[in-house]
Amino acid sequence: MITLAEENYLKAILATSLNTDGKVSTNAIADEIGTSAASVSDMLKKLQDKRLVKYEKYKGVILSKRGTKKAINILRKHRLWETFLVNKLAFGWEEVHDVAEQLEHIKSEELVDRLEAFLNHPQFDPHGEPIPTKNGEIPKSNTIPLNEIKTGTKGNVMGVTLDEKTFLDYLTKLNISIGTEIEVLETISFDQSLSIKIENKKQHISNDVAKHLLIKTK
Amino acid sequence: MITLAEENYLKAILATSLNTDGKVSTNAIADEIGTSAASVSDMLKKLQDKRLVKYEKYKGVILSKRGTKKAINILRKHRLWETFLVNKLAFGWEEVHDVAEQLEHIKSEELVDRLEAFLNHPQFDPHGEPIPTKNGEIPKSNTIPLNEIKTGTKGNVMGVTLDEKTFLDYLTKLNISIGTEIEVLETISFDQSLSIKIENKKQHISNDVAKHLLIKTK
DNA sequence: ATAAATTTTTAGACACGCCTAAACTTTTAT
DNA sequence: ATAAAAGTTTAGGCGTGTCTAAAAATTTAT
Repeated sequence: MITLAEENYLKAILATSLNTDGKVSTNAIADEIGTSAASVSDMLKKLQDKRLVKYEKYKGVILSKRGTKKAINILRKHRLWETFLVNKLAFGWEEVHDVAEQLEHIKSEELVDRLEAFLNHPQFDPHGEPIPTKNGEIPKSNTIPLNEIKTGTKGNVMGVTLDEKTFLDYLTKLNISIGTEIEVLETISFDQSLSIKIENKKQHISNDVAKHLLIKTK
Repeated sequence: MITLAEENYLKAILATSLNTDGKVSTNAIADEIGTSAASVSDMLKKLQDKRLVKYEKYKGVILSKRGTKKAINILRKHRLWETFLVNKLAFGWEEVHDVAEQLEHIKSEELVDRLEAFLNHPQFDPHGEPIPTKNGEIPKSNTIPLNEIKTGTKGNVMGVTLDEKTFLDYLTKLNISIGTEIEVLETISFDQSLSIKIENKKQHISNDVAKHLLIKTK
């Protein structure tokens, strides 16, 4: 049996490895989870014993095949629940993260299957992030981060890659949501910040914001 | 903060006290939860410290006002989730208990409120049991257990008071579900078992089964 | 190449929730 | 009324997951 804490570690390792690619460091996991490096070390040994990760002391960790499968399944549940909360219970996209974080640990394959059907097999969650399928495939979406598109081009926001209330609240303030059309007017070479146009209004955002916005150009 | 184990104890104390009325014994709780009497003793001390129960060594325990409120709220969540699972996800009434037992511990008042609205403020769950309101009132239903109605009278099953798969499966086999009309033909004084008629078919059930069937007579 | 800084692991401790075995209360029976 | 039975609590221990402080390994800088 896999415990709640273990599930959270697997999820954190997956999330971190998606950002960095390759082996994940103890500190990176500690940051992601909000715990001490010592606790992470302890847990990595346990996950190793259960063959959920491949771990070498001082060398970092990666998910095993089994671990990846488990982690992706948790992600799948998280995103299905977020979709339920927004589409069926009318929560705002900035409100659902914490509750989904609890719901993702409910154990019942039947439940997840039925929930998915009830939601009409969505491919993307309310933040535009792909919902892994039952067999662990992650839908691709042909999008690129806003900070990587050419100056002068237009595109639509298809998703965000950060699920944090402060970030999503800021987007709302900027009038950005899924579907919003954005044109990149200028990139400031000093700090890579961007001048953009939304509904004929010029605005200015940092590179840090831009890199979490997924754009589909026309 | 109240832990998951504590919530389960409160629920168990409430359930036990509804059956027996008055103080609840350590063993009764141990049976309900499926743990040892020693563990119950430990936990009762902790619940006492948190003012969730009134407990005297060797004398039994009752829920405090705060404890009652918490326990009823868990029951409310359990029954709302069961309603969701049956009405929205098309689970059978005998399949939902275990999953609801997990879902009842999700912490979010907002979620419960919205779920209730989404389900159209149901008063009874799929087993006919009353769903406590937000302020802790438990709807009454004007029903009596089948083993207490007079021989020769007819009535309809409005609910069951036992949420166990084996019991519910047996009812299905007997062709009993919510709404079913039952006539009591005879009560055997030896063992209090009952001859009943359902859809013109004579059947025989034990008193133990009859007492868990809530009937509304015409 | 070696010292300093950073990262990671180990050691020891603690709260939680559970267990068994033994001791203690209360209830029941003679 | 007292002994036996039943019920309950205490004592001591265990696994999980966390922490801080100290030790060890690795990386970075001079």
